Amino acid sequence: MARRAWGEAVQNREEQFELKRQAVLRTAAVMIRKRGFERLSLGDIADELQVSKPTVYYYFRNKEEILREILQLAVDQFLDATDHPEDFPDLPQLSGAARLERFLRRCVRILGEEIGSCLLSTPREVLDEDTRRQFEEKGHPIDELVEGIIRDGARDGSLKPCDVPATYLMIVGSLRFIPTLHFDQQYSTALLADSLVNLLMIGLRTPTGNKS
Amino acid sequence: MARRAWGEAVQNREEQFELKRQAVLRTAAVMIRKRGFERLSLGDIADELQVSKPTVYYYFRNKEEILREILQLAVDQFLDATDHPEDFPDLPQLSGAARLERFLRRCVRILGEEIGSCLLSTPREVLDEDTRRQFEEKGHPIDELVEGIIRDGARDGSLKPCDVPATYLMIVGSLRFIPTLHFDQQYSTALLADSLVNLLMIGLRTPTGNKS
Amino acid sequence: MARRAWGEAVQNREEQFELKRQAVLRTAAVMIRKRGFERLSLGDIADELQVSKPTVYYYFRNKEEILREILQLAVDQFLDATDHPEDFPDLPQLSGAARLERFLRRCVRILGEEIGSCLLSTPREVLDEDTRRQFEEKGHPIDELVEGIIRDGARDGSLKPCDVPATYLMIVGSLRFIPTLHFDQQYSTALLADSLVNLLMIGLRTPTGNKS
Amino acid sequence: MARRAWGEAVQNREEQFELKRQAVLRTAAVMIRKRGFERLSLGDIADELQVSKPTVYYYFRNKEEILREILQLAVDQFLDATDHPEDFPDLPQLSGAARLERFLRRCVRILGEEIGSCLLSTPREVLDEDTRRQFEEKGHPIDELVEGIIRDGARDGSLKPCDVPATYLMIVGSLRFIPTLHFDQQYSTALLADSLVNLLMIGLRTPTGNKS
DNA sequence: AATGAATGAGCATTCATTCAT
DNA sequence: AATGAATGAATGCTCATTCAT
Repeated sequence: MARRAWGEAVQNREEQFELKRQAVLRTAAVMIRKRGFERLSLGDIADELQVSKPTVYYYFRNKEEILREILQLAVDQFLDATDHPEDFPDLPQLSGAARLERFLRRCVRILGEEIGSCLLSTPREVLDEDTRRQFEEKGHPIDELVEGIIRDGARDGSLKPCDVPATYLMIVGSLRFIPTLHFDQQYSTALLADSLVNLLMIGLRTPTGNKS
Repeated sequence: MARRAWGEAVQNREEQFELKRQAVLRTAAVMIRKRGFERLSLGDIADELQVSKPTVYYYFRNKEEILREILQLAVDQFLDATDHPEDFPDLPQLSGAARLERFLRRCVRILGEEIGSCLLSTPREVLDEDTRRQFEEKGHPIDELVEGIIRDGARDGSLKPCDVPATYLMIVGSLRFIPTLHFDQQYSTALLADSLVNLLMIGLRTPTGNKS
Repeated sequence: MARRAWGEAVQNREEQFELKRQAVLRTAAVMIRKRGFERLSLGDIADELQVSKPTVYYYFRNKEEILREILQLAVDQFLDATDHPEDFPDLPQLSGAARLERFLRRCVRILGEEIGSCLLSTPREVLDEDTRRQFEEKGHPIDELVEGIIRDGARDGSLKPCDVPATYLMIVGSLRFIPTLHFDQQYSTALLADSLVNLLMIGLRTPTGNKS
Repeated sequence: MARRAWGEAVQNREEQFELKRQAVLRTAAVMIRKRGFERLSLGDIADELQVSKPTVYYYFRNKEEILREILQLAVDQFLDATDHPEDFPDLPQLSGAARLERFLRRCVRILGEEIGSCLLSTPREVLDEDTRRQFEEKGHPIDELVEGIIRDGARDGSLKPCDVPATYLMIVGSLRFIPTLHFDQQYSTALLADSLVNLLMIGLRTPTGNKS
């Protein structure tokens, strides 16, 4: 590492650049959560940050790039095994059920953060052709991860057999309102995670409820 | 009923008017499903129907009216006890579990129809003040219905106790991709309904899976 | 004259046609007075008459024709020597002053009638090229009449000498709000005519007022 | 004052901004004079200025704002006692007659300027609710000023008694074609002012003319 | 004689984006 | 590094007008 004048006290250009970039992403993420993807306008981001519109363009090529990077950040965080390893799901030694529960808890946690709140909420129709393909060619790593988990769970007997793609999308859907519940209705992520795990892993019906 | 020349073979003006109106609604609903609410443009609807933009305005006062009618149609269909009574959920004599299952099956069925596919996908921010209030003053009848069902189920012992608002939103979320699964991935509504009921009522974990 | 079945009791086709035409013109004139020329919409006329828009087109080629005819009717009435001869101004045997007074009283009277209220209120910019030229080639008969009157008055010593075109337009301008005063503020045409004649013929200043 | 590079020779940004804003207002005012208020289209303004439509929106929030500012500028100029004090009418020490004459001369002068030509020509229906109320709550200061003048003149004996509201509207009307006379027919404002004062203060009829 | 249906042209407005500075 | 200025493209909507019936 090169020594720096003033040590760590003063940010250098690259650091400032990166911080400003992140400020844009954070602001955009908050507005997406609050008003939805299509309602996001570059002008509003600029206003919120108190800079001009072209300034945003200094840091990002276009609106798409902002969206893409937010998604990428969220996905990267999800896939980063060193981030909150206690709910990192991609561990072969765990049963499918255990991994699925980790997936759910990890999602709830990340969806309760600013950038992360966009993790799953993005309608893919929003992205333009190229971006979408980029995400889908890789098969959206999370898709494959979870579908693998469900399959493994069926194989190892910890999960019931089910139609994998359909079940996967139902699970993803059930996460839709987590950001709303957390940010707008003040639910703690802990409570939300427990509720969700109960709902999806154990179901709602009581043994008695079976008969009716 | 007055007899008509040509019997039923030829549509009269009112019928044609109504059919064209419905064609607009259907086209709009399909575009909403495919591209999202905000991406819906009157020009695109007109193009798709191969008419001019003002023609659409001949049948609807404005864009809002189209959205409102689609939503109203979907909600009305849902609430119409005579439509597919076998999955109508608002029957007090049934247990909460049975009613919840009916709710799920009914939603899946309706979300698999053209207009109905918009039943739950509408971000309420899309509607203007008046329309939104109109929907929310009634408390969005479906919200109240389902929250009531969950509460009743807990009371009658057929459903596990749970946080009602959070669970409700998770259930609604889980329906999010039903239209996609049905229309784009060709799932039958029967299969989807079964999968969903299994997932939400019985859960995914096997008894064995518990231990891990 | 051909004898008619049913005598005069029943209107024949031509009479009905003409009556309906006049109803359109009257309705249009009222709306022009109330909302101004440019705000006049064929749809509103049709609504007011409780007929459809194309029906209006059955009686008039286009919007221009309606405007043109209203103006023509008003001008014709003004120029018709048999209509209220007591204020008909185009009588060579009268002094210029007398004729000018008649002009003012006649204008006030006509501007207090439904069709006539449009006599002078029409901004000529409203008419399209052709119509305007048609009106202006003839030099707008009223223009010429009044300018002649003012000139004659100067010659015969009954009116002060003045710049004729400018004075003419100031006089015409002073009539601008007569319809408003009559219809909206309930002034009688008699009072308005007296006020106007006093103002324009005698002026506002008192002999005393001269000194200040 | 800070000194500027290049002195006064080169406009800085704020000056250019303000000049462009005024160019829009001036262009709009000219088009209003020539074609009337309702015919004013933002596209035409843009074309005339050889810029694009959104550019106009860079300088004004919307069409209303343009209209409002034109009116406000004209009214403000009229009410500014330091602007051409020789015809400023609101001076209590003057007789009503003197003040009325000043009012007329001031109007003629202002109506002969580009922006000022809209001073009295505005149909108030053009403005939206808020703007209109803003203008009318203050009672349209000019209305009140002139009505007060006429009343004062009657009281101090310099003006003949008359119906104030009617006379006021006739006076305002008589100003209607001043812009036309000045801009299209090349009348000097001096001549127009004299003609108008003669007409309204002294009247047209000669003493001789009385008898006829 | 009258109308339902349809449309071309136009308008106010917004937004992502670019360019010169 | 940042911004003022500018714009192309699109959007919702209105209106005069036409055509087939």
